[in-house]
Amino acid sequence: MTLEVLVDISTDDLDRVFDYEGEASVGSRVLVPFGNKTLIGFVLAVKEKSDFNGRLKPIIKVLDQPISAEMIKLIFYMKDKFFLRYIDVVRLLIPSALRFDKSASLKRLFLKPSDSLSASVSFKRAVKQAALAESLLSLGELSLTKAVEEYGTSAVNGLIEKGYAVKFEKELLRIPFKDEVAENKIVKLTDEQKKALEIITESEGLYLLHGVTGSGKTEIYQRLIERALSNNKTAIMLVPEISLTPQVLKIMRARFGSDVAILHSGLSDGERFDEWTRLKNGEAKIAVGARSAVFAPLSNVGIIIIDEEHDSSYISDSNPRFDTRLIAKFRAEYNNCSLVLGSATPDVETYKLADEGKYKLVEMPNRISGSHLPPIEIVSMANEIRNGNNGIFSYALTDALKSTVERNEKAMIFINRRGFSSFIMCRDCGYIPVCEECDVSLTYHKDVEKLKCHYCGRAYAMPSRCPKCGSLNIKHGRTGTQKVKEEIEKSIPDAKVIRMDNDTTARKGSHFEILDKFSKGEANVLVGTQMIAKGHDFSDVTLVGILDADFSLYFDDYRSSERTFQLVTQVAGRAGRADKEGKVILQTFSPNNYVFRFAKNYDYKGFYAKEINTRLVTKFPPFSVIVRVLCTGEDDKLAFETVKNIYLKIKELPKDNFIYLGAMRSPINKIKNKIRYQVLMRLKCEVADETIKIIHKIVYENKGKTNCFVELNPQSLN
DNA sequence: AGCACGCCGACT
DNA sequence: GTCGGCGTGCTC
Repeated sequence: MTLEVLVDISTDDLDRVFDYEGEASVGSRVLVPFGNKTLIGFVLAVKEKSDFNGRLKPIIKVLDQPISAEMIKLIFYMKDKFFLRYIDVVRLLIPSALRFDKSASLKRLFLKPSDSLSASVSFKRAVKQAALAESLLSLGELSLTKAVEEYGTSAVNGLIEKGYAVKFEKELLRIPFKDEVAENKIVKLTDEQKKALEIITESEGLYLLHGVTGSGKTEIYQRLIERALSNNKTAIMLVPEISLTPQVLKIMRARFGSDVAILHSGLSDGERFDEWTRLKNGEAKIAVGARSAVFAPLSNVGIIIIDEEHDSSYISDSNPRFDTRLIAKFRAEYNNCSLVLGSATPDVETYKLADEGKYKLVEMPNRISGSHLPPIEIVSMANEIRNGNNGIFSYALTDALKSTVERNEKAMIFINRRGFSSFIMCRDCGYIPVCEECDVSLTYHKDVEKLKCHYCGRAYAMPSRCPKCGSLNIKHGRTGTQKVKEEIEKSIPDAKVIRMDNDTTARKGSHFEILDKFSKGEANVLVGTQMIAKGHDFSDVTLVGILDADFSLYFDDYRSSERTFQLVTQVAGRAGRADKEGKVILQTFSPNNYVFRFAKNYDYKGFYAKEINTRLVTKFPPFSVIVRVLCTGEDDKLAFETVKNIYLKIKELPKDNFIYLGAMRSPINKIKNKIRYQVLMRLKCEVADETIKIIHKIVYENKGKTNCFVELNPQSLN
C-alpha cells in the first residue's frame, strides 16, 4: 500500500506529504528513511497507487497510532482555517515525548533494596546511604529521580556499588496533584442553576452561559461533566492558564478522582505524556487544562466547556496561531455534543453571536449565596488633585484600607498594567490625545519623543501643555507594585502587605506561595497586577481597590473598553464572598466614562449595547477584520523591499474590500536588532475570508528570506 | 532541517 | 595546484 507520510520537520518546503510503501493505518506514527537519515513521520492518508515519478522507499516500521480519525480531520481543518503547517498542528496534538523518544516507552527507572540489605547493615559514616537504605526498606522502592533528588547521586551510586540496592524498570504514569484532594461538597442547586442546566441539557448545541461572579457556574460545569460520564462519554473543560490553580484542580479531583487528567504548560514532558496517555487509552475521561487541552486525545466527547470564555489566553498569538474556541466548536460538531462558553463578561463578539441566535444564551444573573455584588465607588483622581492629594491613593481608599486592616479583614489592591507602551493623559482634566484618523488613543514613544497611532502609524508631536485645558500637568508614567506596597506600609503600619506580579512570581510555584500566605492571613493586603484578578476565592476579602483604572481604558486597542469592563467586573468580584459584604473603590481620571458607569451597576447588557454600537460606527471587529502582516529581519533593506512588494500586491486587490490599508514601520520598529515593518488593514466582513486567503498567498510568494507572519485581530499592535 | 553539489578566493 | 567558503536545491 502507499502511505502519505508527513515528516517531522517544520519548514515550508517540507509541509506536504511524501509517498512511502508499507502497511499502516491513517494516524500511525512511523519511522521512514528520508534523504540520508531516518525520521519520525505521520501517516495522513493511505492510497493504492502513488503518482510519484520514481521508486518509493518502504517505511522502516510502524511505531504506534497516536492520531485519531477526528484529529486527522482537525489537522486539515486547522491548516485551512489558520494557515498553519501540517506538522505544526500535529505537534500540538501529540506530547513532545513522542517526537524524540524512539520507543517513547512508559518505563522509568526505580530503585529497590537487594536481598543483602537489612535493617542490621551498618553504614558507619555514610549517613546519606543509611538514610536512603532505611527509606528503601520501609517503602520497598523509590523512583530513581526521587532518590537522587532527596539523597544525591553519590549516595544512590554508593548503595548500588555496595550491592545493597538494584535498579529496575517499571511502568508508571504520574498523576499530577493526585494527592491534593479537597472534600467533595454535595451542593443543592438553586432554581436558577436548575433552570440553566435544564436548558443546556435539552439538546446538543452551542451555549453561552452568562453568569455573574459567584452565580455557581462551576457547579453547572461539574454537573454537565457528570452527565457526560454517566452517558459513557468523555469531557473537556478549559480554563485560562492563570486560573488553573491547585484550588481548581483539587475541586475537580475531589469530584472525579483519577478520571481527571490535567494538561497545562507547567507540566514536565514526562508528566504531559503520562496524562495524555491516560486520556488516550481511556484511563482518564476528563481533560482539564489551559487552551492546549482542547486537543485532548479523547474520543466520544460528550461535553466541551470553556470557562472565562472571553479570556485572551484562548487565542494563541504566536507560532501556531489559532483560536481555541473555533477548535472546540469543530470538536463539538464532530462529536455531536454541546459546547458551553461560560463568562460573567463575555467577549463582545461572542455575545453578538448569541444575540444573533448562533449561540443559545443562558443567563444566571444572581449570586448563589443570595449576597449582593459588592458596591463599586468611583473616585475621581482629578478631584483628589484639586483637593491637594497628589498621592497614589485617594482619601477614600486610604480610609477604607485603614478600617479594613483594623477590622482584621483583608484587602486586595489591583494595579492595572498591560503591555509596556504608555499613553499620555492630562492630570487636571483627564484629556487623552487620540488619533484624528482612527480615534484610538496615542502611544508615547520615548525614543523619538513623539506620540504614535498604532493603527495607522501616524506620528504627532508630544504636547507640552494640555490642548484642552492648557495645563502643564500632562504626563505619562506608571506606578509599580513595589511603590504601592511602600506607600501602604508608610501610611498604615499595621498592614502586612504582600505583592504579586511578574517580578515576584518568576520562580515556579511562588505564585501559589504568595496566595497561600495571603489566604492563611500571614498578609492582609495583597497588591498585584492582572494575575490577582482571576479565580482565587478568599472568603474574607472585604475591600478591593483599583488604582489607575484608566490604564487599560486608553490602551491603544479597539478592545480596550471591553477589556477594562471585564477587568473591573472581575476584580470587583473578588470582594465579599461568603458571609461578609465587601466593597470596591475604583480610582480613575475619567469618572464619567461609560465603561465605569456600566461597570458600577454590573450592567453587562447596557455595556454591550453601547459597545457594539461603537464598533459598528467605527467599523472595528466584529464589523471588520483587522489584518496585520508583520515582516522582520536583520537586513533593513531586504525587509523594506519585502513589505513594499507585499503591500503593492495587496493594493492591487479591489479597493472596496478595505476599510483601511497602509504600510508602515511597526510602532516598535526594532526588537532584538530586527527591523519590523508591517502592512496593516481593516477588511470588510463580507470579503474577509477570501481576502485573507489571498493575502496569505501573497505573503507566501513574496516573503523570500524575510520573516513574515499574518495576524488576525491581533491582541497588540507592537 | 540537514546535506550534497557547485562555483570563486587564499593557502601549505 | 588544492582546501573550503556557504548559495541553491532536494528529500517519496
